[in-house]
Amino acid sequence: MNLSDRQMNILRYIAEFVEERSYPPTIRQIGAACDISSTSVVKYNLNKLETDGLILRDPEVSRGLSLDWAKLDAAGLLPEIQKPVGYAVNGAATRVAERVNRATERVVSFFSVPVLGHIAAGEPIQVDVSDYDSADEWIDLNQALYRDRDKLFALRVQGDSMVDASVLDGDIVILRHQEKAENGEMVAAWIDGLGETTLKHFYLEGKQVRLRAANPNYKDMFFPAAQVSVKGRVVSVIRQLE
Amino acid sequence: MNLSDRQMNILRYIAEFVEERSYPPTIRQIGAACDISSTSVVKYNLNKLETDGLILRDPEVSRGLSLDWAKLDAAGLLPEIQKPVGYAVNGAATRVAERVNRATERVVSFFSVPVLGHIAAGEPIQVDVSDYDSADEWIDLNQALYRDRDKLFALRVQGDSMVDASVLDGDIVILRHQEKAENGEMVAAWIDGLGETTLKHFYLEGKQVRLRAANPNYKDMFFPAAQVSVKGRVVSVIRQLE
DNA sequence: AATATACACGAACATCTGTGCGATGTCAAG
DNA sequence: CTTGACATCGCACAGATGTTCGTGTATATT
Repeated sequence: MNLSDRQMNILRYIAEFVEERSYPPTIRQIGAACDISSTSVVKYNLNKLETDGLILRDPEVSRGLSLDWAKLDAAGLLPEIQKPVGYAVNGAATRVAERVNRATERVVSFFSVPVLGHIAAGEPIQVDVSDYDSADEWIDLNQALYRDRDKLFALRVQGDSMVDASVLDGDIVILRHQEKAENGEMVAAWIDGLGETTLKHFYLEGKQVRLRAANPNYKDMFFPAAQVSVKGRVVSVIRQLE
Repeated sequence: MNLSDRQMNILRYIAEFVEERSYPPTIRQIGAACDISSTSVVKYNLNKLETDGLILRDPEVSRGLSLDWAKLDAAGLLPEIQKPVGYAVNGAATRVAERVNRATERVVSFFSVPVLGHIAAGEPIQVDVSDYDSADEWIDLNQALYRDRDKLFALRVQGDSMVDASVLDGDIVILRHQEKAENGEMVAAWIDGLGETTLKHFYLEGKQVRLRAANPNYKDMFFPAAQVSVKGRVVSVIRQLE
């Protein structure tokens, strides 16, 4: 898939148009905006984009096209075609420019993450990553904020066993499934010696693992590396109080 | 604003159509779906809906209509016209029904909350609620999860002064502006005696205020009621680690 | 030189689509 | 009963809209 400037422009224009008017542009509008005098050329390029899977088209239908955000994201094109303003955020992100009307509501692409269970002291995390279907609770996250979304899952925190990670009863922890951790990353780890799952910053120091709590008032813990098995990396914590 | 069954049906159909195909239906499609034989009747009813502000129309434009979700929400119509499945969540919420395809991405109505500043020990919260325009950072939240959205604002936590509330450096705290608190609510309060803003659970006990930290390992604090001024209620805490 | 391929142009065409208008039916107020 | 507002219907029309087709222009391949 190798997009010409024209095709990029078309994608950008469609995104902008839809954001602004909540319905797609016509072929002629696209042509006018992208300096294409002929409707057939627009169609030609739209066919390309559809073949590449980046857009969806309903043939013979006026304005019958839409962007496939998932594919665009997969192709790494999101930053290219998404407007810097009106960009969206689940947690936090800096909005660059001015905002005309703060009441303006928009629509944002979302994806879902399964809540695979809960996390509590004294229990291993019961994560069967293939067991996505059994989840009966889902968290919707903003697409723009998360990468490697296939590997994400969520756990609900039970009890006060994670206070030293500043994670409270009822909080939702978003994790990315991974078995190895870089130093400094906050991970969910099962500690064999303790019989506990814990959320800590991970540091491999020789054959020892140092686990540092997020709350600086708690002391570091040390375990033989063999006793610590990383279950995933903590990507986000969400606390909803009402 | 008093909607006929027909108009409700039209709204429902448009919502369903847009959700499914990401572009709006034509007048004739609406007619066919809602058992209206004449296009002009559809137009007649669309005019009604537009006058009520529930939809937006671009005259003379094919499929030139869109739903005004904010208005629909304000009119209490969201539950009526929104599909029960595919409803969205920022933080956490139980999804009732089955999910066809977990990779399905949808669009969700969002609203923005200004990040009015930061919260740190030793400083009052510099919240001028009318000062929304000066915010250069915004948090987008899921409409469905928050009520009284006009009064919401966000603060970024600076430093480790809120660890006893299980809130870390860099976290985003979503607050609802209010000056009075019910017992047990978690509030942001300025404590005159300490010269600090703090996040604590609030309890008015006689002429004293007891402030309880979210982390049970911290002791309660007591102040004369006159010294404690509530700035807002904590509605959500969001921590983004990558 | 001949051919193939990718990209672009413009005109013609058949639908699609929103709008306007006159006619009809309903129903409550006068 | 009459009137008028409201809701509906059918239809014709002008403009919009996607598609098709013949053509032209590079660039690479054979």
